Amino acid sequence: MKLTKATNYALHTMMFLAANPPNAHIGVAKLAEQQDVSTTYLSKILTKLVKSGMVESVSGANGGYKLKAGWEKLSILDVINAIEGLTPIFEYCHSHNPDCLIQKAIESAEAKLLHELNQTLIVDLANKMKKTSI
Amino acid sequence: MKLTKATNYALHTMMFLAANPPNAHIGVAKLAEQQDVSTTYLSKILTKLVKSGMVESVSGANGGYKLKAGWEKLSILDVINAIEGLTPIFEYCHSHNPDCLIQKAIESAEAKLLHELNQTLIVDLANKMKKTSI
DNA sequence: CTAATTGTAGACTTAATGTGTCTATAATAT
DNA sequence: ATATTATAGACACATTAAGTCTACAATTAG
Repeated sequence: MKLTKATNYALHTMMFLAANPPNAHIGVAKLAEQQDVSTTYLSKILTKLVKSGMVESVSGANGGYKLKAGWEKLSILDVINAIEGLTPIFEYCHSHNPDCLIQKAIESAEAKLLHELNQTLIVDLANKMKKTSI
Repeated sequence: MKLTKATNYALHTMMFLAANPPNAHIGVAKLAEQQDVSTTYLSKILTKLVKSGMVESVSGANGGYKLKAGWEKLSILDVINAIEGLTPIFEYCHSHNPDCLIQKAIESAEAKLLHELNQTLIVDLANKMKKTSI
């Protein structure tokens, strides 16, 4: 697990899409403006979300992005993995000694982290946000 | 929390020192050889361990490093923090919105990770390793 | 059909940082 | 004194995140 600014943009983008009326498309220009990031950079991130099957895109006038059916099951971890890929936080022992106890201890702790992030659903956060702000 | 190769070297160094007879000093040359890393680079890491109060150093012939009294209470997290400092894995919202729910969810998950790493003591791993290898 | 709108793709640049080297200096034992 | 060992800091290299730019494909409006 790894976290970069790109994932931050991705997570907030998912929130904005979840807050939008379903079946309404929203363009990258608006999404970028809300997050104070360039449209070109956010485009690359959105394309990853599309390719991972979480978001749908439509070209042309009045096109844009919307969440794909079934998105209510998506967790924070799903979004992170879509952007960053599956990268362990600690991977320096594998070549030297695959049974390294340090490695195992850290992997076990990381598993707890992943479990937590996988239980936090986008839809739950989005619902909470409706009562406050993003 | 962040993890780099430097922390990997630090953790393994702590293990080697723990495996050594107490009150015996071991030089950076030997520690570096065991981990296949340069002495100069490992020196910098050892200096951080000394400054954080986990390790003692003695200059001169037959000098070297040994664990400082009380080391049995040290956890994996203590070593990580000594090398990396206290760095949250996610810190992109603070300026924009300190109440960001995404931020809070990730911080909460990270807390679980830190708790686990703080409960894993160096001495426990070292004892286990005596029965296997490092 | 044409033109405007919107997403996709990829090369490229820049900035930050982890990793490591090199040299000089300080401290200690023989 | 001299050899040994740790400390300090400047320096260089490699990787990668972050962001820009340009060209192209897809779709809608008129």
